[in-house]
Amino acid sequence: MQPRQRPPLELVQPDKTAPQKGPRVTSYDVAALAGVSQSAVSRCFKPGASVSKKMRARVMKAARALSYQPNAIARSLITRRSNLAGVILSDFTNLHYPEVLFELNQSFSKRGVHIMLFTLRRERDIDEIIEQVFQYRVDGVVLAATLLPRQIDDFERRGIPLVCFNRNIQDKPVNSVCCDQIGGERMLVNALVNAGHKSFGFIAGPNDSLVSVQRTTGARDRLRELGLDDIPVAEGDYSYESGLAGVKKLVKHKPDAIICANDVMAMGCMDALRREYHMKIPQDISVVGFDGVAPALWAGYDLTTIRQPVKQMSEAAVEMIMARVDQPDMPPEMRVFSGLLCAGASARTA
Amino acid sequence: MQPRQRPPLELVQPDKTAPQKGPRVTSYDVAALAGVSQSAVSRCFKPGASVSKKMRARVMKAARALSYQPNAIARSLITRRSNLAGVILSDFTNLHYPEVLFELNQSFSKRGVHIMLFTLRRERDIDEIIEQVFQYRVDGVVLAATLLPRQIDDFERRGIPLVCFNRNIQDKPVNSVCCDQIGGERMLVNALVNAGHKSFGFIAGPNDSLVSVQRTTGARDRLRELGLDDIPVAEGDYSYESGLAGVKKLVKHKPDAIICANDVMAMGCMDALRREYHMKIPQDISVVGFDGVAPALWAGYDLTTIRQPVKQMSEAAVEMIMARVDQPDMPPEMRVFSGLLCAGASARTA
DNA sequence: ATAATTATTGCATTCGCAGTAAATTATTGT
DNA sequence: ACAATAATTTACTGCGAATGCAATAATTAT
Repeated sequence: MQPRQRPPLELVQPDKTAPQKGPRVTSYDVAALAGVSQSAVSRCFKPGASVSKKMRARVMKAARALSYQPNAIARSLITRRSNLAGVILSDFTNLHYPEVLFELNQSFSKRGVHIMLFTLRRERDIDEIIEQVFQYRVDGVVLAATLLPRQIDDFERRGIPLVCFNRNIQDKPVNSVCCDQIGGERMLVNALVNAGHKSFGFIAGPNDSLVSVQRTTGARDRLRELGLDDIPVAEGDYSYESGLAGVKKLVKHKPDAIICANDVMAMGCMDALRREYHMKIPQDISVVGFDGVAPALWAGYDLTTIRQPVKQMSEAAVEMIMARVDQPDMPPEMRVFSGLLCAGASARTA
Repeated sequence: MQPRQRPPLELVQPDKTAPQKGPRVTSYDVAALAGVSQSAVSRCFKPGASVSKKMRARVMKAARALSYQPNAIARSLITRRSNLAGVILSDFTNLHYPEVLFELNQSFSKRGVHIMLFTLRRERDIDEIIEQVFQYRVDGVVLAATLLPRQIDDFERRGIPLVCFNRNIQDKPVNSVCCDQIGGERMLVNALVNAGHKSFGFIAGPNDSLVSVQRTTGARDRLRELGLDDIPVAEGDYSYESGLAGVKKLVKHKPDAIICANDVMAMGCMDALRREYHMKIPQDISVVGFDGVAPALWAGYDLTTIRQPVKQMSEAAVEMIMARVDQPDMPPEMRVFSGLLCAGASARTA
């Protein structure tokens, strides 16, 4: 019996380059094929570079022949621009955020910037997420989640433009794009009071959500000005279910109008009122929300709400980031957009 | 008169590093502070590397002092793994896709992979988008948009794992994760017919959408088997509005059940039936959808539909990609998940 | 204690492209 | 036609981290 014989090494590992995922075409390959230097290839892919027509044609032909695509990663390393923007979202179940994400993506991609998406499972994961964002050397970050002053400092220290979406930090200048929550709520309250509503109830968001606090106090303050006090509040979490639950807590106060901190809860609220309490909306009770998400505007709910100008807000956020990429010393800025009152059939309004 | 004198170079350009956005901390800086080599720093950040406890402690301390974060871009360049996955979506207004995106993100991030989001404004932008995806050297791509065989070849040639989400290409093997559209529709039809429905109507998606074709023919074939023929079809585009419009075209046929190719159209359909035709659902007419998006399951619609197991499908897609990153020669695979029949109050079912 | 191992660490190189200065070529003026 | 100038092109370096290999230190065996 022969001793175990190892086959020739070449057969043991036929491919030495383990991660051989297709031929890796680089600018050198293109240069070789076109018979020019690598830098020429590089310049052909840089818009506005000084390249003769002949050269460009030759290079592009070679590039096409090899299906060459410049490596954005390598480019980022040297240019120090990743053309990547981080978008950090916490609450994906709130239908509002997909809309924001979509619009942000539109605005960024117009400028050749791509989105890296980060979602927070729990709010306290934010530190970990921020680390990851930094590791990818994104050019900027749009954040729709609560942030601590310390974290803002991190962004500043690293010189990464940050724009908060509908959030603010107290006592800390930071770029932000917001919808005028208070103004919006005042519009809603005015419309409701003018139509004769007398007894109100709130379904708020979480107490640690600044947006919710602003919306709730915005409405409360206006009601107070109009002589209405001590409005009962049910705390929710922006979800449909918490809208349902909120109604349970509020019905005993016999409100004739319920103001919800967002549309999704308002829809839950409407469904509970109709199904469980057999109330007619808006005859027996009015419901208003905030955001203007698509399903809320459909005939089924036809919610009276404040529609956030998501498109403009997203565009503004992107503008602010890009401006600060080019000009890192721009001071923090806050841009507040007014929402649009959408009077639907969910509330009697004047 | 003296000749023009250039001031010392140092004063002309006080900061040589023009895009000075914060101090750029590299592994060399950390190495210097810790008094070790750069490679040591690198190894400290690589899990499972051979580093002594002492060394790790020293390096980590220095890293913390400088708030050093390894540069994922540089790492990607040399490791040839970007830990980036491309997700290409075409139809963001369909509420189903944000759910998919969210779940994909969950699954990817569990594996340390981040999502780059690409959305198609028009379906024909896909070529351009694919180029961009390639430029970033993503490790894999999940695609929920129609694709041509040629484009599949591109992925193959470059060795980039691709998984199609709810799409297939005829005559071309490709990785895909699908919900069993046909099986789902058959379940719906069976339930409707068993409950005594006799006259049907379809609101389909676009004719060039394979998903729509599968769903519509799935339902149609089953109806035929049960002796029901010539079902009127209204072509829609998956939007709420097209659900509304579809009803207009179908009412003249007096259907007692409308089968919609997705939930969003089904909700439009329900709203049109109720508001414009004052029909009672499900007493006068039944409506069923497909997808199982959140608002469709709320009490307001309580739609009878097939819920796609989005979580499992996303997890499967991610698994398939990661498997092929490690093992590029894995053959294409198709994974088909059954949907879950959710019997709501929008349809009389047996 | 000394050789033989084994565990750590450092050196040098590489990833793919962009920018810089120097070299080359094309264009223009006279 | 020839210098002067402008337009291209090239060679070379470096972005920041990972890694094979050699050097060294720490352990273990003998």
